[in-house]
Amino acid sequence: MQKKTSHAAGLHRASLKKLHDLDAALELMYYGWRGMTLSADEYLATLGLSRPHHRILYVVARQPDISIGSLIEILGISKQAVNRPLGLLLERKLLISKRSPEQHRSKLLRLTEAGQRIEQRASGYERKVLREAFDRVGPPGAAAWMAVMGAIADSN
Amino acid sequence: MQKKTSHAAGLHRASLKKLHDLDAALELMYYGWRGMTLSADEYLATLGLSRPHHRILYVVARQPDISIGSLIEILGISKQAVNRPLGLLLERKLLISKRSPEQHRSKLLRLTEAGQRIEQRASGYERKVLREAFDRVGPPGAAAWMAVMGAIADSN
DNA sequence: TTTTTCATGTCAACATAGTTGACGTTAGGA
DNA sequence: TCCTAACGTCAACTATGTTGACATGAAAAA
Repeated sequence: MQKKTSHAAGLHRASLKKLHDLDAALELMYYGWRGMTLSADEYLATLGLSRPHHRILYVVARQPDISIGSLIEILGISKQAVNRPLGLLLERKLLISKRSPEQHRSKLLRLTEAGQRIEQRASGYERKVLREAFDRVGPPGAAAWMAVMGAIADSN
Repeated sequence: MQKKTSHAAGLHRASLKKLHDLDAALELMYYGWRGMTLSADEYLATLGLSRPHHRILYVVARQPDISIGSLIEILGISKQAVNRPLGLLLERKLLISKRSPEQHRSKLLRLTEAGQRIEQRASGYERKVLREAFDRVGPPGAAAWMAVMGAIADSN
């Protein structure tokens, strides 16, 4: 049996020599992303679900009766990549797809109550992390964070 | 041929109904991460490399003569997962491993000049995105961003 | 009306990044 | 010396994504 290096050893944030003044910020982005998603991912894993499933649930929760095509556009992955996680969610009845009789061309997705519960809880873990961090710096800090992230997000 | 939905359709940030006040922040984290890594990933792809290769190069650049074991601990993935990308980097001579004659138990990793160039450039794309965002909000905003990200990163 | 076009969704094959398990080798402590 | 544990490698598997091929239904053009 392997003892110490077998499992994902805990993040180990810090301790790297900084070659540039922005290295610290760069690493913060990495560990921040991990920090936000960690507890949600652990919860999802207990249900046999993971990040892609959550992303689908998140979007459908906020846009009921969305078509698969629009879902794909928002997620930014190929329709084939959506297919398997989507299939699992349908099979587990966390969401349902109906075709409206007259718009037979696309399927409309909607969360079931079970799906809503899971989405709520998983996203709740992520929001909790954000809320605590925001509380620690106060509203001006939170606003600054949003401004920086907006600038980064729009940089492409 | 597929027309519109075949490739990763561009992010589409926004436009989702917000169910909670922190939903916007949550989405910003997602798109921020994408925004920061996008151009670096595109550059790496032209070389047949990707994110895991870059992470290895990044760490080794900042800790020359690191052992594989320590590398694993910092990256937070299993040693087996490191094995393949590491092998490619060695094969391409972007880094070299030497065993010191007396410490025969572990290999020491170090970047070659070619490896340094690629690491510089890839990380440079990421820093550029951060720098531009920081410039837009000024030093206090940047400091606030760092504070929030630090709190998030340490939340586990 | 018939034909063509195209968005839509599904299936199959493949690539990549991660996991666990098994194992050989080396170093160091009892 | 011998036993244990760290180190690293190889093989097999899972999951998330990719492209390609294709069936189907709606709508537009002929």
